Amino acid sequence: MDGAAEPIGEPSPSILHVDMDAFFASVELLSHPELRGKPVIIGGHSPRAVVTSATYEARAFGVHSAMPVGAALRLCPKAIVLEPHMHLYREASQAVMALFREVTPLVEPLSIDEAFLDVAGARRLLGESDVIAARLRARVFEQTGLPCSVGVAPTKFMAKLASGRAKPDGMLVIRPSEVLAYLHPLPVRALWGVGGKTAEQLERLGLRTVGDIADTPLDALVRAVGDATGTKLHELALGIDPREVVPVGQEKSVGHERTFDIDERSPDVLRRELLHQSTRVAVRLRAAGLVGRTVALKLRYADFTTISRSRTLSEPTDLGKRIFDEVSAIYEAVGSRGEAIRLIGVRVEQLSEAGAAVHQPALWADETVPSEGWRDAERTIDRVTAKFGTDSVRPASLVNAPKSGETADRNGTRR
DNA sequence: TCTGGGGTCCTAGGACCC
DNA sequence: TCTGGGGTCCTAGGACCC
Repeated sequence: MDGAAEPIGEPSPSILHVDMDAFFASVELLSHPELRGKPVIIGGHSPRAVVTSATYEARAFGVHSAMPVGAALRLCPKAIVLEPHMHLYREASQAVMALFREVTPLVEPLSIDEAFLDVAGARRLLGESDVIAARLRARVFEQTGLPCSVGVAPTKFMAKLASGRAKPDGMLVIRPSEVLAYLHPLPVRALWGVGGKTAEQLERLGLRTVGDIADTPLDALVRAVGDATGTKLHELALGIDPREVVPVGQEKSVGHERTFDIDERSPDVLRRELLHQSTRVAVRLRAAGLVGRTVALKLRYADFTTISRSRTLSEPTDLGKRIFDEVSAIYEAVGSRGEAIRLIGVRVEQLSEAGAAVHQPALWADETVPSEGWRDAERTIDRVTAKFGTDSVRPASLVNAPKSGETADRNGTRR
């Protein structure tokens, strides 16, 4: 800490949280200027679609993210519904993150549309953090046409809180001396990690505000909500948040899932979906240079009950064939044939960097593990997807694959 | 027009080892 | 010889976030 070096008063807070306003909707408005000022919802037209973003004009009617599109349209019948274009949002995201990195290399993306910046070092060159924040907001808008809000505070949590309060298209600075006065009147839901369930539990203890949490002994909190959550909440409520801004870490898992428009009962369709998802997961793993050791299947039934089953492999993999074999074996073992399935998904966990391990002879000496023929086939998939995008790979591209039980020889043909 | 899709983190129990 | 305790890995479920 170099607070002592500050000329007068308290040190200026050094953490910025930048949050794009109604991000997906704002990106769409760039190509649909005629819709500016109107209620616009991003959400898709399938019967089970939910709202992923909404303009403030739509929010004025009570529309918010995660709400079913149907419900949103009941609140705001005049809303214009646009299908999401994820590739556009990813591009816009990369553009704004690049602008953040012009300020400092200490940029930690939190999701596609928000990031933390630590400007402690940048202050020497660029001025006080509120000046940096104001300039950054202007620059983002100039360069991309997208509005954002910025919170400036001494900790990550307070910076995030501040950006939320600054929305839309604003900024808010919370100085160290102001933290507790700002924090304590807020409802417990304002704390990071407190959702509906935890709020209910806290309510039962008579805890309604962040100040109430700060006044509660730690052991009482831990008894109510568990060790980790209790400790975390107590600290946050006291304005303590030692987490540093860390530029990008290693991903922990890669997965795909799909909710069917109509619950699906056909094992053939479900297996085909698993093949498609396994292929896409593998493509993403290889593109990132990663391998995974645990394969998980997720199923959600018609009544919304959800189960997951996972298996850990003896060796990590980045092959769609291997992932598919494993996940379909899990699917068989669950034995939910003929039951109505609402959602099915594949996830690969325990990721590590792909090294020589994948090519070790021990791997494909074992007949249950894919041969070099498969690796060739999947290299072709990589070339296609690099050119035409991951959606270009349909299950058909692997449908002539040997069924599990059969093995492929080095050319990938059946024996 | 009931409840998406991408994730992270935590808890708890059991297996297994020393 | 009826029974301990610590550590790690694996699995399932659930809360939470954007």
